[in-house]
Amino acid sequence: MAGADLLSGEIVFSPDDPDAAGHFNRMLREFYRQNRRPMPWRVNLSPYRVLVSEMMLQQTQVSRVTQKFPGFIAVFPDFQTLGVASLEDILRSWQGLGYNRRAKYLQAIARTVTDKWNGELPDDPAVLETLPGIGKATAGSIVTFTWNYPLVFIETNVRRVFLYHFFPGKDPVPDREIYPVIERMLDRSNPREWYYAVMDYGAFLSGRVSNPNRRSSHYAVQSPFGGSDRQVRGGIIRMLLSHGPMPREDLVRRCGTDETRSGDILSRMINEGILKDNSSIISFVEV
DNA sequence: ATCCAGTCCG
DNA sequence: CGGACTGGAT
Repeated sequence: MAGADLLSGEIVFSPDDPDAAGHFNRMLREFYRQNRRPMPWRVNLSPYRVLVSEMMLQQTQVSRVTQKFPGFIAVFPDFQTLGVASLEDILRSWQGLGYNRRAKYLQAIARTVTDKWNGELPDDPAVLETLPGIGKATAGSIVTFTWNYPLVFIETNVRRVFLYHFFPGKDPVPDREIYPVIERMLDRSNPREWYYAVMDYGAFLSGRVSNPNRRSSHYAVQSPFGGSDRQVRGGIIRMLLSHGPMPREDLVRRCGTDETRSGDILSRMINEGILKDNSSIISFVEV
């Protein structure tokens, strides 16, 4: 079934229909056969590569991660290398992905894996969730994609597909109602490929139908980027990466916003452990 | 304007 | 629970 055929009319599946799983998965398989998206982290599967890709993919488009992932892996090929790298070097390779805290988390995770777990990433999602920057969705993704275990997790593409086909018109829908439906539909013979397919289909749906995720209980509109604290933070990171350590005064003045505000933002970044202040010289944290 | 393989903090 | 966190493509 070509992608366009899927949109000729909204196909509604009833979660209670005993044949729903068969029908849904037949449709999904046919879509996937013709529309699968090749991605660097779907080949050469290793716990490290999957972890890095999943951290990068949080709130970040596939197209952007596709551009950054190979270079990052080339510079930091394994847990060991990433663990001993400086945050500055990691952020340099991270630039353009945004949400810099994730890079900090990733470094902390690499250190835990090498220092405490003998270089092995656990295959237990509950253990993974104790790591910084890893919640339910990322833990489920990592374990399913690395080890092909049949876990149930929800991220934006999965949510979109299930809202579209199983909860048409219902508003709002909490994830708690979606989990059992996924549980019933999940192809336990190959969960990895099944999630690949659902996610590719969800991405395909994006933009072609009015976003079903707006009917999720967990949907929130985000504030505009222009003029936001996030934009100022991005500027600070960029400035420090190009100039090296800078006096606090200079940095705050060159943020392009009033100095009280930029000072507050800077303090927050220091609190988060991204930057440090040594007698009013601002730089990235070390070791 | 909208939204992207979410998580954390208060 | 609400809000913060990135930056770019469309």
